[in-house]
Amino acid sequence: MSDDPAELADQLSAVLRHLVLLLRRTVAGQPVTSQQYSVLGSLERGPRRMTSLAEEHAVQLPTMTVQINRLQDAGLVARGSDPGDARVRTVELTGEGRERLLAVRRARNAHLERELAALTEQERDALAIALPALAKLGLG
Amino acid sequence: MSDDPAELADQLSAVLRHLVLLLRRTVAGQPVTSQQYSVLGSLERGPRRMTSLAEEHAVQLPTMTVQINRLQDAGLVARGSDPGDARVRTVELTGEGRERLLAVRRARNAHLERELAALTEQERDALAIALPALAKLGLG
DNA sequence: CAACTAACTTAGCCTGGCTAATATTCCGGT
DNA sequence: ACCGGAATATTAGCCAGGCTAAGTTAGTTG
Repeated sequence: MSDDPAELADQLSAVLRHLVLLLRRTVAGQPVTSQQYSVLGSLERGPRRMTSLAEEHAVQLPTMTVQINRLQDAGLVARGSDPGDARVRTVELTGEGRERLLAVRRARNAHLERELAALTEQERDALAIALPALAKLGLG
Repeated sequence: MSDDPAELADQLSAVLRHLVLLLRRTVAGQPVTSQQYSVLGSLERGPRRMTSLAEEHAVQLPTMTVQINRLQDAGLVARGSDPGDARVRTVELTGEGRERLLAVRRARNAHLERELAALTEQERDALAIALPALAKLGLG
């Protein structure tokens, strides 16, 4: 248990690389991809504009356009217009989209919960304590 | 700070989604991609066979073939043959590949170290303690 | 030696990124 | 009133990186 940032960086980097793989395969075979699920989640509290979605997901606008196109083709979101500014397109969940979001969330959480349940209580505590620090990374 | 696995799952899932984004952009603009760096790292201790690399990186063989092709085109790895079994191809670092690996590792670690240095000592401790638990996730 | 199995590669498809180029629409200054 | 620049999106074309299916070559076994 060293305080050396270099060593910590090494270990953290290895663990995160592994978790990225895990997250990717966790959703394999589910009705929406990881990115699509993530975007649907952004729409849960109401309509959003394209730029806002692109920023939140740290993606260029054209990338978000393509994602939304696919979600729209799948009937999970609908495009609308801003009454005050004809340039902006709004995006919102359809009823089906909301259902799908909840279903996928249930499946994902059930999966993670199973893995967490396999840990000891001490390990879960350690994760809970470290979460805020983990969340802080990358904000600089 | 709840012990409820469901709540922990929710929060952890959100944080990890964010970190995935972070890792992706951290390597943007570097001379090798995240996957290539990862593969180069596997070769650090000597030649490996294709199947072994594919397994370690949780990827199908054809995917690894393509990765190695690119690394070979870039002059970072070289293919060889197993004297005992003509079916297997071995892969090893070239001198340039080893140099590149070390350079990228320095850059990546410097980046993560800067971020870790921005945390408090308590936060770094929390991360260090939670690392083993984090690493355990997804092994089931 | 024929048939099966193992190790790779090739081909073709998908998602998900990016930049550059193209509408549209809005806004500000003359 | 209008012209030019800024803002919002989309389209087109490229690349990385994943997958499956099919093909090739080499060992293994009955």
